[in-house]
Amino acid sequence: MGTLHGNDRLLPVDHALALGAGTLAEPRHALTLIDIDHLESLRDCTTSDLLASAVDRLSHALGFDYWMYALDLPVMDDRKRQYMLGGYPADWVRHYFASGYLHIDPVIAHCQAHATPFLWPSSQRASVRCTDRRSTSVDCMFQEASEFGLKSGLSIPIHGLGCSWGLVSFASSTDMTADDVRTMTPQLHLLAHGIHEAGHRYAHDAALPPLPHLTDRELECLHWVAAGKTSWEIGRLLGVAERTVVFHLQNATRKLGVSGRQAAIARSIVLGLINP
Amino acid sequence: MGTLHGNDRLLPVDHALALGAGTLAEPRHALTLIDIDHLESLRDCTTSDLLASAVDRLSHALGFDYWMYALDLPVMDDRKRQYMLGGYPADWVRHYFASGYLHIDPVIAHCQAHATPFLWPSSQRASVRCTDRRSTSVDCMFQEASEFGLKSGLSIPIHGLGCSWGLVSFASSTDMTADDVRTMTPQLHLLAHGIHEAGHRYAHDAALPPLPHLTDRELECLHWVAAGKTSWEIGRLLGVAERTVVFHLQNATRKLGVSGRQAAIARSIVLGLINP
DNA sequence: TCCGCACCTGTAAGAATTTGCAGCTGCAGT
DNA sequence: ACTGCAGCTGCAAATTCTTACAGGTGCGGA
Repeated sequence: MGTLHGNDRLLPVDHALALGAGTLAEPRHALTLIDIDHLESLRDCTTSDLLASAVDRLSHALGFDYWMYALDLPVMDDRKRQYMLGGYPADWVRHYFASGYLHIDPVIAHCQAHATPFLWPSSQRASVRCTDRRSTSVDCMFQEASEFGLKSGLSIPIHGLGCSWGLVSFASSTDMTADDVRTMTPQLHLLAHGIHEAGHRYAHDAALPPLPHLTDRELECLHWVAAGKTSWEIGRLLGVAERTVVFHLQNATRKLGVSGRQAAIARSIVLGLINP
Repeated sequence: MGTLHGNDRLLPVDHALALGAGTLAEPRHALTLIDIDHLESLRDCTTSDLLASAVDRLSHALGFDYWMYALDLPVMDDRKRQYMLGGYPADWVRHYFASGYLHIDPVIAHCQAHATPFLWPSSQRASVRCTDRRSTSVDCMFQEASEFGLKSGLSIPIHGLGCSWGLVSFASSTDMTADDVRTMTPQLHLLAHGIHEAGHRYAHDAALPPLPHLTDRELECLHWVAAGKTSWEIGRLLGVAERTVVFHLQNATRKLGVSGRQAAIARSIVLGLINP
C-alpha cells in the first residue's frame, strides 16, 4: 500500500487521462437489482479506490463495460474544477477533450439542465434539432466514441451535495437495444445517486481547498453585514460594541484571503459559509 | 376549466393545507415499471394539475396511497419559500407544521444532506442516535403520522434545477414490508426525479418573483465590487469616473430592493446575477 | 417629436469603513 | 504556569461610501 491510499483514482481531468481502460467483459445483462443495501455498501467504502472497485463490479454485473462519475465543483480560487472517477478508456477521454467535444456534447448539455437520464446516442426523440451544423459534429463524436468502445450508454445527471452539476455515465461496447437499457434505467439511476452519495466527499477532499475556519461571531457578523446592516447595527444586534464587529469582520476578511468587507461577503456566500 | 389552469395545485405551504386528502385505494403492489417513457409523459404535462393527476395514477399503480413533492426554493425577498405539490392528508400537514415537526423530522434532515432514499419509519440502521431526547419526539411523530394514514413510506431527496433542496415522498396507509418497498425503490427514485424535472418549473413560476433587470454596467460594477475593488478602481477598469460607478451601484442597489452596497452584493450573488 | 431609459459626470456634507495602535477576560491544551 | 486563541473594547487618522443636489448625450419606441 504505502502511497496507495485515498484519492488515487479521483484525479483532475488533466491527470485522469493516465488511467487505464479497464475492460472487463464476460458476463452481461445479469439480473442484478440495485437496492438500498448496495448504496450502503458503496457508502461504506473508505477510499475512492474501494468505491471504484465496488462500482466496477456493480456496473459490470448490470452489463456495462465502462462507467464514469464526473463532477463540476465550484471552487472560488480559480473558477471551477472538474473531477472524475471511473474507467472510461483513457484514449477516448484524451481525444474527447482534445477535440473540444466537452462544448458540443449533448450529454453534458442535458445533464446540466435536467434531472432525468439521457440515453445515447440519439436520445431525445423529437427535439433533435438537426438544423444547425453542430449536429454533424455530434454525430461524429458518437461515431468516434463507438470506435473507442463506447457504442451506447446511459448518462444520469447529478445535482446537489456541494457539486455544481455532474453526471454518472454507464457505457457498453456493444449495441445494447433500447429496451435493454430502459428496463434497467431505474437501477442505474439509483446506483448513480448512490455513487454520488458515496463519492462526493472524495471529490471535495481532492478538489476543494480546505475552508477557512471562521468563528461563530465572524459568521454572525458576515451574515448581518450581508443583510445590509452597518457595523453599529450589528453591534446592537449582538450586544457588543461597534468596534468589536469591525474586529470580527477584519479577521473574517483576513481568513478568507480577500481584501475588503464586500469581497468577504461575496466569498463567504459562494463558499456556503453563510446563506442570507 | 376556466380558472383551473396553471398552478392551482402548487401552493405555498400555508394554502396547501386546504387541499383534499385524495385517498384512492384499491389496487396495490402492481407490476408497474417506471421508465423513460413515463418521465416524458410527466414532462409533457402542461399544468401542475395534469402533473399531479399523472403522478397520482403512477404512485397508486405502484401501491402507494399518498405522495408529495416539496421544494425549498431560494428566494431573497423574505428568506426561503417552501412549495409543495401532491396529496398528503391535509389534516396531517396541518398537524405536522403546527407541531413544529419540520425541525425534528429525520426525513427532512436526511434529504437536505444526502442523495439516497430514506425509508421510514426507522430507516438508517446504525446511526439512530437514541441518546438525545429528540428521538422520543421523532417516535411520536411517526406514530401520529401512522394514525393519519401514513404508516410507512419512502422519501427521495431532490437537488438541482434551481431548488435549494427538496424531496418526493411516497406513503402507504398500510404497513408495507421492507422488502416490498426496497424492490421498487429504483422505480420510485427515478419517478421522483421525473416529477422534479417536470414540476420544478411550476414551482419556480409560482414561487420566484421575477428577477430585477440590471443593466450590463450595473452587473459589471457589482462583479468588481464583489471582488473587493473600490469604486475608484472600478472606474479605472471600466474607463469611467468613480462617480459613475457609484451611480450604477446605487441603481443596482435600488433595483435589488436592498439598502447598502454589501446587501446588493449578497443578493445579486444569491439570485445568480453575478458569479465572482 | 417627445418620452423613457441607459449611460455618464460633477459637488459637497455626512456616514461608514479601514487601518494601526493598545489593552482586557476566559478557556483549553501542554 | 505558560501559551494560544476566541472574544471583547477604546482611540484616531485616512479612506471610502452614501446621499443629496445638479446636469449632460444618445438611442429606440409611442
